[in-house]
Amino acid sequence: MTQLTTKRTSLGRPSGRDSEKVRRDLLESARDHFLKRDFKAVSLREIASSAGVNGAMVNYYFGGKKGLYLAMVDELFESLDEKMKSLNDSSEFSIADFSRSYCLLLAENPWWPNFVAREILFSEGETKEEVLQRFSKMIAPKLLHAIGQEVEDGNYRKGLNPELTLISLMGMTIFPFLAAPMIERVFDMKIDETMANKLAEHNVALFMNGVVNQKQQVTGGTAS
Amino acid sequence: MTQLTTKRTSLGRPSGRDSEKVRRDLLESARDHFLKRDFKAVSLREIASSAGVNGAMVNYYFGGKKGLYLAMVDELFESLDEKMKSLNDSSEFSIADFSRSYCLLLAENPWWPNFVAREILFSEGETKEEVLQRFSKMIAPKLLHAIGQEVEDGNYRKGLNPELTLISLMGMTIFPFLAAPMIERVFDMKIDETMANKLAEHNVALFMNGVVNQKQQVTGGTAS
DNA sequence: AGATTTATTAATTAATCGTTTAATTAAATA
DNA sequence: TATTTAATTAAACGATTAATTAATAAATCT
Repeated sequence: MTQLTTKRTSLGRPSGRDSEKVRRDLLESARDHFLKRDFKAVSLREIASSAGVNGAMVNYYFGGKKGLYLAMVDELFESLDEKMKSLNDSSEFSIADFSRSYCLLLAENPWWPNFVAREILFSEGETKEEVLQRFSKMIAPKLLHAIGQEVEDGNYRKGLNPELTLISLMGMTIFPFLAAPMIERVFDMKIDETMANKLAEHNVALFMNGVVNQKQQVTGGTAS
Repeated sequence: MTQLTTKRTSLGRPSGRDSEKVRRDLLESARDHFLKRDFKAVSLREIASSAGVNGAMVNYYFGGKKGLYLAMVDELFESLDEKMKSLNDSSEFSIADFSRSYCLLLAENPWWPNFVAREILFSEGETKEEVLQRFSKMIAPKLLHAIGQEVEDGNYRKGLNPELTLISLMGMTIFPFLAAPMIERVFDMKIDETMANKLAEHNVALFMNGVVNQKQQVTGGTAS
């Protein structure tokens, strides 16, 4: 018989197997596991088993668990970089535009904030450093520059600190996705694409004009 | 002479030791470790060693690692419950007031959002459910009611959804503390109590009036 | 005083982890 | 065809983990 399906427990080099595919399978399996659980919590054998190969292959292809992990992170950030780039290509962009687009990007990739949060907040050692660097260099400078520009142009109210404003905007944008499990429970809603659209518009409106009903000119109760 | 023992590894029950103190020491050590690192990442021996006792004591007092962990969680939430209660006791409160107080509460307990996030994002099984429930029931309803009231009173602009507004406010408030490691790096600032004060005022101002420079905006007490 | 209970540690156990090695076989090369 | 190289697995290794056990001694009780 020829090899119809991959023969299970055969020792030695299998016949007609694409080694590049094994590589990709391992990466994919690693992503599936690492996006859901911690580095420590995922075992090498688990990943390899999901990819249908022996655990030793991780060492063979990636030099170890950490190597596989970093390769996966690289791949992740590349794909994100592309998406971010296409997002920024609209040459004239306002903060509001960005917030809107970013919100949709998050809706498409709900794993992102979770992963980054996990990496930055709880991971130890080099992985944390690397992820932190790549993440911060990807978004913050552009946003900071953009917001600085708008302040310079006099579009923004006096008394607002550009940096703090940016942090608040990030919080408004990212938090709903980060805390999705809680929010979906507490408010009985699903953070899907439709909701992301709603959120984006709502955030922009809130960010621009605040909550106070201008006609009333009420700022009462909050003066300190 | 027989009394003088250079024997440091004293087996058996030590003399004049308060067992309740050992319990508390273990809990404290567990908190110190678990708030910084993952459940899996922290070893039993590590905790016990920090508390100055043998690892077996964890089993003796708490039935195991998980038992100690859950006991610690319980303790944490009790202390939080108290703090939240005292915070809510100010009978007439506006959203802005709450945001401000909450911000300071976070500054005093920077471990809180991290811990909750970790629990919600990565914990598996029962702990996640419990933490989620306790957390969500602790804050959200009151805030939601308060914000609904203000909308009803016509203080807030039309077109703003109370729930989404609340989510945004939570994001603005919590995110800076949650993402402190990243923010401190990217913006070269320290999220301490001073910064928390600044943040609180800034958030309130932004939340109330937004960023747009309106011609004749009479802002409240946050003008600097 | 003697027996029992309580508190503690060292030593052991069983599991699991990432990694390494050796065996094995297909594919490539000479 | 004969030899080497590449790819794969099973098995073993060493480290580390939580948990258990046995030894031990202070405290407490009778």
